[in-house]
This record gives sequence, C-alpha cells and structure tokens, in this order.
Amino acid sequence: MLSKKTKYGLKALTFLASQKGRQPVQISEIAKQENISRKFLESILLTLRKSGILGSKKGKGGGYYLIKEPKDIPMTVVMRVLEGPIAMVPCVSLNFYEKCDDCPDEASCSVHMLMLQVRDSALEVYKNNTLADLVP
Amino acid sequence: MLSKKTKYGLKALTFLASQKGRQPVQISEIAKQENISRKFLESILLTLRKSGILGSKKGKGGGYYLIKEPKDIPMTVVMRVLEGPIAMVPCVSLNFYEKCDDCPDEASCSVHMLMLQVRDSALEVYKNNTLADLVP
DNA sequence: TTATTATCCTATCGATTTAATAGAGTAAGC
DNA sequence: GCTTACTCTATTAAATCGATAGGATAATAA
Repeated sequence: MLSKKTKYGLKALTFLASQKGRQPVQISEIAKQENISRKFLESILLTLRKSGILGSKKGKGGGYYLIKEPKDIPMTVVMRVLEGPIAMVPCVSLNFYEKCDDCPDEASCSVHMLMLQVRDSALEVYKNNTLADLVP
Repeated sequence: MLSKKTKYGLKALTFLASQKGRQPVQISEIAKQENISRKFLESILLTLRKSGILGSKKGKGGGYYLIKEPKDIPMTVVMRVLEGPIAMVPCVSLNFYEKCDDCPDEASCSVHMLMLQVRDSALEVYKNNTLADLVP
C-alpha cells in the first residue's frame, strides 16, 4: 500500500510542476489546493528538499520550488525518496539490498524469483515516467 | 513491502507444490523446512484453506495439501488472498476499489495515473506465473 | 534595526497494523 | 477411547503511520 506521505508528495510535486513559472510556492498554498494537512506536508517537502528534488526560500515570498525541470525528474528517484525501496523484499532491492536471514539460498527461493519480476516491472514504469508525465 | 504472512505463505505453497505426491503435510514439517514460526504458519495455512487453495485433513496422517495442480493456481489468486489488493492505492484496485476522499477528480489525478500503470505491470507478472513456476 | 513572514527541526501522540504466542476446542484415525 | 493434528479465538509486544505542537532560524521589508 502506498503511504500517504508518498501520495501527498506526488501530488505536491505535480502541483509545483504545473505552475507557470518556477517561483516559490508556500506550503499552505499547496496544502490547501491538494487537500493535505499543512504540518504533515511540511515534513514531506522537507525530505524532498534534503534529497535535492526541491529548493526552498525562507521569509516573505518564500516557499518551495522545483530545482530541475519536471521532464528531468524520473519517477525512480521520486519514489525512492518518498516510499523507499521499489522492491517488495530487501533481497531483490537494487538500492537497499539486504539478505534474508531465514532464507538459506537466494537463487532457489521462490519468493525471490517472483519478486524480482515484480520489481523489474515496477522499475520499468518508473523509468518511463518523469514528473512531467504526471501533469494532466 | 511484502508482509511476512505473504512471504511465508508463498514459501509454504511452493513447498507443498514441490512434494512428490499430494499427500497431506503437517504444519510442523513445513514450518521446520522453511524456517517459519509454527503457530504463525498455522494461521496462514488456515486462510489459504478458507480461500479454497489448500485442503486439510485432521488427525493422524493429517496436514495440508494443494487442492489443484500448481500449474492451475495463478499468482493473482494467491497474492490477493495473502497480501490483499495488488494495487497500491484503492482507487486503482480492480477487486478492492474505493474512492479517495481527498481527491476531487480521479481522471486528472497524477497519483491515480501513475499507480494504474504500476498495477497493470504487477498484474502482468502475476498473470504470467502460476505456483508451478515458483518451484525451482 | 526591528517586525514580519515562512521554512526548519525536534518531539510527541494516538491509532492501526504486524508478527508472534497461548490455549482450549474439534474431528479423524487406529 | 486415546492420540494426533488441525481449528479457532484472544492476547500481546513492537513497529509504523499519520498527524500535531511549538520553538528555532533565516530572509525580506519597513
């Protein structure tokens, strides 16, 4: 299940991408337009900034803005920042790999085999979409 | 993230599918072979039985067994029973659809659009795999 | 310099879910 | 009728999630 954090983050990013210019937009403005709890959104935008997707400006006229053009922001990056690993099990994760402690042999593990395919198919989708593709 | 319930369930099913005959196998036997908590596995096998994937026999010589041939058990069915919806958001779920209360228009929702693709790609994988494909 | 604005950051909290465990009940076989 | 092994309900500890509160910090404008 997609977390609300990811859902809200995607909506916020799409909103920013749909803006005319690249002027900073206030948290409150985004929260209002997208029906998101202001405070919760605040923490989400913060992680997006720390990961280098968003920039921010303090004080009057401040807010958040996209650092790059939407078409240059692949969904793989966004999803990993917001939701974490794309893989459903750590043992098939490219960026967050971890060995299963209960599984003696990865190569002959049925779960591993199946989840590898699922990961690849999801990855394919995220690779083929940039933030620009999410703007209606 | 895949729940342990699903992971253990898949391992148990694969184990049953790899058996020579279709004789009942005891919970303890499966738990031991696959490194799963016996009691936890018990509840998982119970839901698999209730959903019509497994059969069971009580008393001496009892245990769990596959009702159908592994090749006739699609992963779509197994995953929905164990993990629930294949979709990551209820608003793109085929079998567990629910409207988002925060989203005014589904058709123009970026999350909806993206998650539809992810659901389709995952579905494709599950459709192309039966339990037989999971046996090494 | 001071007031205002808006992000930054940490801490907390309630609710839900997850993984695991315990124990009494029930049915099948010998 | 005794043993075996599934059936079912209930409980629990831990983790995660979504949300909220409040003060710190920095930028702008007067």
